[in-house]
Amino acid sequence: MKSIISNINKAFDHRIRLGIMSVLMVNEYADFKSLKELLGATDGNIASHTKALEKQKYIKVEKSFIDRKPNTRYIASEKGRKAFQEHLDALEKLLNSKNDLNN
Amino acid sequence: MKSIISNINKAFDHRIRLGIMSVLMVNEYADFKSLKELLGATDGNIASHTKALEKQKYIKVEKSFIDRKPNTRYIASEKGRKAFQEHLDALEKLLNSKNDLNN
DNA sequence: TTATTTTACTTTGTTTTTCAAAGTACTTTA
DNA sequence: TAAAGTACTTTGAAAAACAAAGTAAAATAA
Repeated sequence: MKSIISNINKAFDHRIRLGIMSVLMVNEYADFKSLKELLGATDGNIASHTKALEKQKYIKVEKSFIDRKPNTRYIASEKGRKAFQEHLDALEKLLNSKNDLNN
Repeated sequence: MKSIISNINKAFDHRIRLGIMSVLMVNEYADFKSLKELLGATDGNIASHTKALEKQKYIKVEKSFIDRKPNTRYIASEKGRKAFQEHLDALEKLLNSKNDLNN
């Protein structure tokens, strides 16, 4: 039997990654510093969680120089958008359907 | 500044714990086996995640014997219900508000 | 000019968490 | 009475999370 949580995506199980994706769903892109400030996370934290999402190809990373300073932009990929939407749908289903034991 | 994820509860950051709580929100109680089957998790998995929720006093555990067999029932505590509801509210806020970088 | 601080990350190593396999203590079935 | 099953718990290895330290270039101060 398919379990009630089988469509919940492990990649989004963490609040920082959830936050990153949710920011990238509504913004075309976000840079390192913005994510860090928005999420109240440490540098290392943002680095490792974005790396994890990048590894899954859920976000793309664009490195450039802005005002002669390095700048890293994160962008949700199509794959990422789709996966995140499916995750949200699964979440909604889990939470809104009453998961009654006597079905 | 309060970050957009600061009200997301770390205790519910994991899909198995999320599943346990969501089941316990709509059912008065659930036993070990039911949780295990509903969530498609291993024994050790259910044991450690329920223990984590118990440690936070989000669920209560009642041990008894049913048909001479040991039976463990898990029940959401008032504290747990409240915490979970707040978590859901935070989730909704995170996902539905557009977290625009240009606010 | 040179030193110091700041910015924007990345790397590192420890701590914490997750996980499933193995263990325990029975009960049931053969 | 032995073997198999049930209902968990314990364990220890593997993975993930974390923040501190590191790096490199730029900006600012001396």
